[in-house]
Amino acid sequence: MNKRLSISDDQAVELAELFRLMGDASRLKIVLACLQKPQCVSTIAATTHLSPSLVSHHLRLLRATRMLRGERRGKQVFYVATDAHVQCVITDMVAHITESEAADS
Amino acid sequence: MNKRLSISDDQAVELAELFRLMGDASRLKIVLACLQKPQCVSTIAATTHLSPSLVSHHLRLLRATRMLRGERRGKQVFYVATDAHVQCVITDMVAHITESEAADS
DNA sequence: CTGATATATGAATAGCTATTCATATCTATG
DNA sequence: CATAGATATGAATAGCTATTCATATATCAG
Repeated sequence: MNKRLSISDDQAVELAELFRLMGDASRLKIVLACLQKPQCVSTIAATTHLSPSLVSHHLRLLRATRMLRGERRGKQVFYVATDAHVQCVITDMVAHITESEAADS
Repeated sequence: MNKRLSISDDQAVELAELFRLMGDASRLKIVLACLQKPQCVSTIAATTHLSPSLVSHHLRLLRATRMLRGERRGKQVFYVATDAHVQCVITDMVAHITESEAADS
C-alpha cells in the first residue's frame, strides 16, 4: 500500500513532459477527441475549432511521445490514444473538473 | 459506465492549466515533495536541489491554483498538497513511469 | 497526367515562462 | 532595537512554444 513517490530527476523530467503535453488547451482537446475512437485530422480540427495546420503540428508532438498513434486510411490519417494510463488520468481529471464545478468556492 | 469526455473550451483551459503546472520538472518535484506530508520551503529546496528563491516562485503558482496549501509555523512555512485528485493522478503517473521502465522499447 | 482533397512541414514571430539576482518582509531571539 | 534565519517578491532575461502563413507531400478520381 506504500506508494513510491520519490523519483529520480530523469524520471521527473520524463513525467513532466507527459503532463506538459496535456498542459496546453489545444493539445488537450485534441487528445480528448482521440480518446474514445480514432479520428481523422480534419474531424479533429472541426470538433476542436482549430486550424488543420495547427492540429497537425500538435499531432506531431503527440505522436513523438507516443500519446497518440496515427494510421493512414486513404487520404485521411486517423489518430487514437495509445496509453491506457493517460486515458485514465485524463478521464479522472475531467471528472474532477466537471464534478467540483458547483462546489467551487 | 459511460464516461464524460467532451468538455467545454473553458473547462479544457482550466484542466490544461492543472496539467501545465505539473508539466515542469522543478514544479513537479516540489509537488511530489509535498504529497505525503507538509514540508517547509528550505527542506523542499534541499530535497529538490533547487534554490529557495526558485522554490518560492513556484510555490506561489501552486498556491494560487490551490494545488498546495501553506501554513506558517514560526519562521518556517509548511506546504502540503490539498487535492486528492491531484495526488491520485500524480501517483498513478509515477507508477506508470516506474513500472513501464523496463518495458520501454 | 491533372486536379482536388487531406495532411504535413518549414519559417517566422509574438508571447510566455523558468531562472537568477537583488532586495524586502516576516519571525524569533538576545 | 538589532541581528540572523526563513521566505517572499520584483525586475531582468534568455530560451522556449503556440500560432499563422505559405508551401510541400500524399492519395485518390477522372
